[in-house]
Amino acid sequence: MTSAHSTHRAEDAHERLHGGSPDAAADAAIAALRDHGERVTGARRAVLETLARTHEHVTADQVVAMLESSRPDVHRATVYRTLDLLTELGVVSHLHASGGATVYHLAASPVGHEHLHAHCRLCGKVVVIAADALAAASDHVAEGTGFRIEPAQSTLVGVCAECAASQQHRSR
Amino acid sequence: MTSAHSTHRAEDAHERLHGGSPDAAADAAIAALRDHGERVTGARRAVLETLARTHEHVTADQVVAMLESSRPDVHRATVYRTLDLLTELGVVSHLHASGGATVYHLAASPVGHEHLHAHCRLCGKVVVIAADALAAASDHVAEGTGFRIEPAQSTLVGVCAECAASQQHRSR
DNA sequence: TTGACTGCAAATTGTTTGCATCATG
DNA sequence: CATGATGCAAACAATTTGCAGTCAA
Repeated sequence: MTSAHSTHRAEDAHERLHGGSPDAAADAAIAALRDHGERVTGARRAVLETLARTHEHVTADQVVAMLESSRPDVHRATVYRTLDLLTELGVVSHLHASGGATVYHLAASPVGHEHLHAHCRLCGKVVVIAADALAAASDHVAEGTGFRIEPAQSTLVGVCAECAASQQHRSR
Repeated sequence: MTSAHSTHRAEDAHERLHGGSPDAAADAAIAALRDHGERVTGARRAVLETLARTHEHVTADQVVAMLESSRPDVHRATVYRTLDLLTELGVVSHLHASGGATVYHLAASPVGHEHLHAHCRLCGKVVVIAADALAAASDHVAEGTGFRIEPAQSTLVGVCAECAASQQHRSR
């Protein structure tokens, strides 16, 4: 078992939301790597741990920045390659934010607490939604077309509560 | 009323799927422009007509290319700006394809025949799904969080029937 | 040992922006 | 006529790729 003495920050809320410790999440992802016959390298472990510890959605460059202190040697290109691989394995999910940058995050916590995102078309804000919101739609589509929707990988688009209320278009 | 003598190609199937003539679709979009107090310019009309006539998902550059013959003067930058504006108005929807390029398309036909997309995480294929597949989920989320999901703007991610069947991972 | 992975730096490619000019409302 | 839209070209930024050296299995 992994030690439980992690250095807690002020992100208990998120921790609770995701329902697992960073270490456990990273371990699960690493196991996935092994399962798929991929090598478990220091760089990959580092990227994975960074994602596991981050309760936000981060860009590739942000991952590089966060790794700057502990692993200055992990190169930008490697982070992109790793993120790409992890996405293919389904361990990581990404979405394209407003600013043109791609943000990544673990698709699910070890406990299987998946979530999906809703992206406000007007203000760019990203809202987290329980994955089961798409459960019904997922089944429906699977039966009709054979396409297997993965809620944790999907990003819904629309207008958030605030923007809908204030109709604050003019934001271009 | 607009004339109904459009020059049909070999895309009747798509025409049927979308449920309207290109002209009508473009007209509806132009009306939307006026409604929002935006100017109706030649360039905007051209971009809109291109989208209306195209039953595929096109990148900004492809729009420029398609305009090359009829409107060589419409500049790349203008196409981007127009696409951006139309997206804000909700008339156009975009999704980020595998190759890193953004593909655009009209969000709905004049008749209101909306559709949404499912993007295969493995082969990159885009499948069209009826918008009502998300109706239930949309309502559910709206009640819970106030976020108004717009199916026509959303892109679901998952694995298509073929990829799921052949488990043809190794595509990196 | 061996081939996959990584670091590096340069190359791509998609998208944006400042500005002078032109056309819409 | 005034303001917002356009064309142009240069600037940007995110992501990728070829290679040679290194490390996991």
